[in-house]
Amino acid sequence: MPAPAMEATATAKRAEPSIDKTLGERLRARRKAIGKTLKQVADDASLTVGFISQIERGISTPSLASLYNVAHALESSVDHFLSKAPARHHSVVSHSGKRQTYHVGDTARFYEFLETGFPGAQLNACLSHVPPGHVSETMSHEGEEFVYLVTGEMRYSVDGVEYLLNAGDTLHIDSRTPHSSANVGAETAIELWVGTMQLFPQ
Amino acid sequence: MPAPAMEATATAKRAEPSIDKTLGERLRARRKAIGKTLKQVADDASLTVGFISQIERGISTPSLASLYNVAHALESSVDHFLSKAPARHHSVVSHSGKRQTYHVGDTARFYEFLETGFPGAQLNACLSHVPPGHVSETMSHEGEEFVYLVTGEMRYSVDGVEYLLNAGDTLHIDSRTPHSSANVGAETAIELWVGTMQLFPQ
DNA sequence: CGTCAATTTTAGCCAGACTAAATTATGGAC
DNA sequence: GTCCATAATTTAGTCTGGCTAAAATTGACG
Repeated sequence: MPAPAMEATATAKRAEPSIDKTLGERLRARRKAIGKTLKQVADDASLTVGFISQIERGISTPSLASLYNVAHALESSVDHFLSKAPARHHSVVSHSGKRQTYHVGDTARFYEFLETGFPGAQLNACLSHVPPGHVSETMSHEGEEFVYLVTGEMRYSVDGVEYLLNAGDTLHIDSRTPHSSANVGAETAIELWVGTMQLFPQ
Repeated sequence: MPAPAMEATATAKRAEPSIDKTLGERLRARRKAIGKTLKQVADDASLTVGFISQIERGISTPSLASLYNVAHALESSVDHFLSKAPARHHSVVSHSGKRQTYHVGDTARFYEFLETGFPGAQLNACLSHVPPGHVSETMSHEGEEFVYLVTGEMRYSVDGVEYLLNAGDTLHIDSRTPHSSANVGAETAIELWVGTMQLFPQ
């Protein structure tokens, strides 16, 4: 079937421009951040000045091997340049009591929103206040998450397995596994959530 | 100078085998995890069965564009397959009071070690107990970190800027910026640390 | 055994990964 | 302003590896 193959090529080509442009911009930003010239990076990566220049301007795409070398020359790692980049308000420090709160769905459960500390951050965090008896829906999505139970008593169901957590306990899961939570205590529970996927898409 | 260029090519070639082998293994593992055949992934990625097979076995290397398509066909993302993969003991839940503790350097400061919840996790966490007056060295390294101050009062210096945190406050920084911390309170402080780089290399 | 689907192997094309060299742009000294 | 050195971009071209189509092999099942 030559027709699908032709279409495949077209698809692959279409994906390239935006990938290259973003990748190139990030590589240049990083190079400038560490104060290296094109020549220095090229020498360290064992590639030519011209090629690095073209990569940065999205004109050429490096192979994976070359990208590894460039990332290393930039004192970084490949995944750092290929991750999704949220761009929004940032605050290094977030003080208790002075945070924006959000109600999503249930009015009794609310979240303290913790802004990311710097552009390009991969971690996102929030403090979740869960009233007694509250049960969440079962979720499954990309990323991973870490939960520290600040106060209260919660039960977490992960891929059918149940875990009971008390204050000071932690939970760390691959978010792709179906998971849900329930406040099984008598008081409002507070959980600190830190994860790798974006919160509040707005 | 043709001699350096020749050497450059040799370097680039040497980097390939190990990259491809690891990448291919991860791609195959993911494909099996979601129960897709080579053909299904190939169709979804608009590539051929033979090529996917060769990628998985480290015989061929995809271009970035093709890798994006494959990752998407695997319902995942590129950086997920290119990140550093620690492999060790795992525990979804970590209970307070039943954790291994570590003393690194200072004997008065110790850490509660929180195991990662699953293989391939990118997040690492620990609880740090910092005695009054304790001052850390200034550090700078790859990754990013999120700190939640559980108890006490700490001052954090980040790239020359100082931040005072009380219980319940948070800090989120790019670990490459020079940073240090000091317990400026009268009691032992406990900080929860969640980061993207590996702890305790052992 | 035969059948069929899944995977691997083989042989080959050609475009893009990357080069060397020329040209242009930039910044600093005078 | 000119001059010079360095940094960056452009150009023209090579060649190899990204990727294909098709054949062969493997594995599962009745």
